[in-house]
Amino acid sequence: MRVATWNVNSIRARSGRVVDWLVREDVDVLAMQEIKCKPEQFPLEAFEDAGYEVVAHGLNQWNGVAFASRLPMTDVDLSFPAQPGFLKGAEGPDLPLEARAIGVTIDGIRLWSLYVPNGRALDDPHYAYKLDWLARLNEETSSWLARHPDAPLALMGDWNVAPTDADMGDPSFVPGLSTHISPPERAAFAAFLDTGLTDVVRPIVPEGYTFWDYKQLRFPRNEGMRIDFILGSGAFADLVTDARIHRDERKGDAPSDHVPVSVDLELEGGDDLDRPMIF
DNA sequence: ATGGCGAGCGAAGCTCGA
Repeated sequence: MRVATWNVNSIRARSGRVVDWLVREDVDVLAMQEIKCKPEQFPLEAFEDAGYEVVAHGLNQWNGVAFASRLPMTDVDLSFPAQPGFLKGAEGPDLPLEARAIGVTIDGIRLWSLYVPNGRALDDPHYAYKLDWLARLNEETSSWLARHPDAPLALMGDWNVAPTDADMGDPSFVPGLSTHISPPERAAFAAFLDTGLTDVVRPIVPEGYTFWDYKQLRFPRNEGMRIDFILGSGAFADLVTDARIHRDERKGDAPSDHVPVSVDLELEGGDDLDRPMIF
């Protein structure tokens, strides 16, 4: 089974490219971020004509997450427990949740498509929101894994954190002044590793960015950032046989500023749509 | 000094992203 994550930067502006890529790369499951639309605005037909079911969570033109899958999806969640909300100018609990998380179960594997808040600036309320969001997500993940210690689980998406210096190639991000590289953000990301998740792509693809800003020739100069990750539980990591960062998807007409990241899973027993029977 | 790009909304110029 091939599973991928992609911040598509508006699915309505990108449905052709995304579906073409799914078919061409024989992807079974795609976690999307920044669909930038409500479910009723999602270009369903293009996906269904290609053989994919879609579940989408979007409230307005901002954020929005979704899954497209060739396999049945169950247990759809549109937020994680204790997910923080945000409202401009407001503080405290019970703020409205943004459309930044969707969870599904596919073939016994628990998958999340996550769009971590950007943070904007170190002194912006969005920065505290980002750190809180990551801390709450990690608490929930830890709790879930305690209840399901042997379950395959993956947190996939746009984390808006460059965990190491090698993941930051954009010279406009300055240590001490910029988000994505601040010690608290990196600590919040590293905490997921302490919880028992691992970056299942990095061992297979040790180098490469997943995002390049549209501005200032960032892609031709390869001044990008690695901020899109697939973090898997032990049981998930054991299934991974390959991984890729699809850098070419930043090329050509009307690309997203992010590229897809995919992993291949070897499932026990009943896989597989595409593996030849060998006797 | 400072934007460049691209999207949504809505019909100009904001807001947002990273």
